[in-house]
Amino acid sequence: MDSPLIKKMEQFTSFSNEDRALLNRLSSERQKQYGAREDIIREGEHSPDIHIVMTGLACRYKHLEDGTRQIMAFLVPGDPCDSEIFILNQMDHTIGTLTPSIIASVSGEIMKDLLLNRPSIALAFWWSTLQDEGVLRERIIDEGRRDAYSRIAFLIYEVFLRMRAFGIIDDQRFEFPVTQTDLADATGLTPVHVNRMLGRLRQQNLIIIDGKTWIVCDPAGLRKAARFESNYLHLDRATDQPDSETGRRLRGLI
Amino acid sequence: MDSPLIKKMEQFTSFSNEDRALLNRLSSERQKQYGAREDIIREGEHSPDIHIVMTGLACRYKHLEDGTRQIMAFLVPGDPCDSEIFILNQMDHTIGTLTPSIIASVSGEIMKDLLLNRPSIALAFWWSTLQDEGVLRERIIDEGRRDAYSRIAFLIYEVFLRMRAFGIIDDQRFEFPVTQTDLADATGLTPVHVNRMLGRLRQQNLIIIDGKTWIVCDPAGLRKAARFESNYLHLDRATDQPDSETGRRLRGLI
DNA sequence: GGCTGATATTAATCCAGGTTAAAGCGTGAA
DNA sequence: TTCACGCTTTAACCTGGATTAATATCAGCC
Repeated sequence: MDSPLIKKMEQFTSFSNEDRALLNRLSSERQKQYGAREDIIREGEHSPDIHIVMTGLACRYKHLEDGTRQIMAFLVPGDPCDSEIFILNQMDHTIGTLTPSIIASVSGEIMKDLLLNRPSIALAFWWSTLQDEGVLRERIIDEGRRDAYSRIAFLIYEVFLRMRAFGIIDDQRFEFPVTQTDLADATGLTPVHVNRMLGRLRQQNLIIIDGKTWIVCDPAGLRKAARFESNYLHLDRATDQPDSETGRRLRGLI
Repeated sequence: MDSPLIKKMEQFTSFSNEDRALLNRLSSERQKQYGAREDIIREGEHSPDIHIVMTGLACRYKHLEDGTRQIMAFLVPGDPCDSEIFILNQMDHTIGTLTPSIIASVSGEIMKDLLLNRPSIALAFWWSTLQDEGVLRERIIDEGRRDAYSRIAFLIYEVFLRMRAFGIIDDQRFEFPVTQTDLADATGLTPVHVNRMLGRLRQQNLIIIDGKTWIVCDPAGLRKAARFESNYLHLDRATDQPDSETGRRLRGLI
């Protein structure tokens, strides 16, 4: 069974058996179970290891002086949390779990060595980093130009899509155990207004929220509400290949 | 005379003479003069080359369906515009100049080769990419949690700092020939409101705008208005070294 | 069962920033 | 010198989302 890391990276590339075995071994050697809402690495800290989400849901966030919190990205299985740490001296934000999660640790020294000496692994991490950048840029547009309604719709659609791309889900139903306060922290809105917008999305029959289970009943409608355009995810290599797994999973969604 | 690219990268690392000569040669071989407000590479396009700003001022932006524009980052001399292009198939945003600029082209194939085979160059580009990511994350916080006044102050302070770090300027005066509409596109505000906020910053004697020349008369005050924290720029390696050029230039500012 | 604390919902009020429009100002072309 | 065009400034008014607060719902626990 391949590690989530490999499943993620293979959206973009394909590894030799040797690389695959290496990455599988590295990401399974040291794993740790975290509870919900625990920090994995904090702003200002350095770590000799990099961390990768294996199961669960985590996020990048920052606490501001005024007590508010900004969630900058959600991390799903396969996502590296802090591949910057082997280069930069310290984290400029915190990584924390939202739900109980299993997180793998890989030595930064080993990572660095792989990135400098294993071209196909280096390329995969470059792609992942550049995709992250694309997601960040899209979020800037999101906050700068979309209204609250589209913003919430966008966030839900993006998480839905990434879970589909990764193969965590195969239909329209997924576990997304976040509070409305979390969504507010991620969108820059207030919890009260998030609630109003979720109400509207439900009223339009775009989504159903049943506790921690979310259902996107009308993906096309949600996508429209979100004003979603997909090229920033750079999944084209995956979806262009007619026989690709990821392509099949995302058919009609991007 | 070192290429701006090297000056930028040496904020983080130091190159061997051989690497330095190589980068100098590559970035001087093919240069092109652009006028103000010309596109260098557009969303959706692919290019065999990557581009680097040598002089002038450029930005990353995206035009949205509704006719608005979002500027996602300003690019100053030394900044690579599109190091993603040698990995990703197409740009997910446009790069364009704001002022007349000289842009260098470097073959993507050569870049790729350097990144996979020259560790110190690869590390420098990793650092640059990760710094860009930090800047993007900071902008998300900016838009999510700062009010219009801080946002404008922040933008000005960041550009000021990057120009100082790079050595384009040595005092408080810099050329920043953008219109208030550009600033609105960069902050997600309206031009009218940008104007109001600039008025306030002037009233507080934090800045003076004299045509295309901007003067930060009170860096500490502007920094405070911006609620600026600097760790996301990851200039610590540069500023920690007591004899560093960059350190000297940024003394008291970060 | 009833108690407690966290979350979701709803409503009433307020304000930062948007919208629209009109008036200044500067520069360069004719 | 005048005109035209693009940018800046100011003012009047409006609205999306914030704020505050009260109420409802639910899960875990005694």
